[in-house]
Amino acid sequence: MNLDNIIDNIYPLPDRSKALLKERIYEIAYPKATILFRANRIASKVYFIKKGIVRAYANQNEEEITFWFGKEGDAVISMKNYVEDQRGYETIELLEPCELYEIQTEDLRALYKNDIEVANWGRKFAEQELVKIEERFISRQCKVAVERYKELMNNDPDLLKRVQLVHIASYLGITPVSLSRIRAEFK
Amino acid sequence: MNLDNIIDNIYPLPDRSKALLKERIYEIAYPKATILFRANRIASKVYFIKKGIVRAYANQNEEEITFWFGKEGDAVISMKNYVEDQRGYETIELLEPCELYEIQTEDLRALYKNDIEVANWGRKFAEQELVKIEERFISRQCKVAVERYKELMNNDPDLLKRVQLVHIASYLGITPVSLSRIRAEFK
DNA sequence: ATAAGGAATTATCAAATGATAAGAAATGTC
DNA sequence: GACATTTCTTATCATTTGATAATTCCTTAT
Repeated sequence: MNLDNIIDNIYPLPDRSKALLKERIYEIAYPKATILFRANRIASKVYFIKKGIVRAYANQNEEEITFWFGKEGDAVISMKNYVEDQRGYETIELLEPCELYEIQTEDLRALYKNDIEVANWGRKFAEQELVKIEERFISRQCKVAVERYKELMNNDPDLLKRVQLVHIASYLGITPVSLSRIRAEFK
Repeated sequence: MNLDNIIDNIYPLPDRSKALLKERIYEIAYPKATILFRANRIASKVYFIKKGIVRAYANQNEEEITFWFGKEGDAVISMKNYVEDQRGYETIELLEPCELYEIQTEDLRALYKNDIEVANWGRKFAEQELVKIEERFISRQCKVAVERYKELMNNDPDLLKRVQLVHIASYLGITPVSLSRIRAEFK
């Protein structure tokens, strides 16, 4: 996923503002299983995924609960870090070797302060992430695991192929055994 | 909850920008049971709660699933509306007679375009809402109903007193009967 | 090609939750 | 204050889900 597309999909920037932003963004590649963010640590970077797939999980009672998958075009970010300079609860792990776009949070903040276009880009960025998580939240709250599995099958069949069943099960809030039972019904 | 506090808690604005914003905000009161937003409708307003308590619910299989409570100081907003001009999935109902601060989405957007301070205020607003919903999401994903009930007891005991058990149960994702059983254990 | 290790499925049983209904408590109304 | 209505609790039973373990399937390395 191309950097210009990622930026423009959030909010189309005039050339000058876009140049300011792109000046601060670097490309970087990491191998599978790299940890991008670690729970309870301060991090100061924001990533966008050019290529690859990642998962975010939280530790709860000795268990890893997966609550998000990111793939091409998605932003990888520890919100508590980014927004409040506080320690995040999530660990983010690469499930495949990944190519990423990286920017320092402080660079982003400096741009927000000085360029109204970038400030509005940052606003749209937060707003879009907000809508995304709200949709996941509603789905989590209103639908049972089977329904959410079907939803995933429709919206992102690719993901089901690229990600291990344990993680999908955790994401759906059920055990891998339960997910297997659900799958067995659709044959 | 005072309007100045609400605004400043999001992001302290210089006087001039703050005046621009406040110029567009009106106070209004509604009786209990008023519907502020209706699912699948376009709305074009944003509210902040001065006094009172509200709930947001989505309709799922003939059932109302409560997924949010708002009280003094909280923003009442249909995100899909506000962000994307799309129909929201939520209905928002006043559980008490409420006093509200109201602003038109289009007025807010005009300010974002023209004032970098207000643009950054809007960014912080979205970011803070994002962190709030992320916390609820993680709690929903990682904790079972009992734990989340305890969490609610600690963080917002007031809410438990002001809101009916059916709604709390729905919010926790269990039946009222189940919630009663949970309550009975803490006596 | 085959062996070894990891991942997914299936089976069995125990535990937790839901549905339904009936009773107790609280709230509102006249 | 007493009745009616709503809300909450308790009880019983059926269903669903989880835990554990055994088996099958798939991937990878040599």
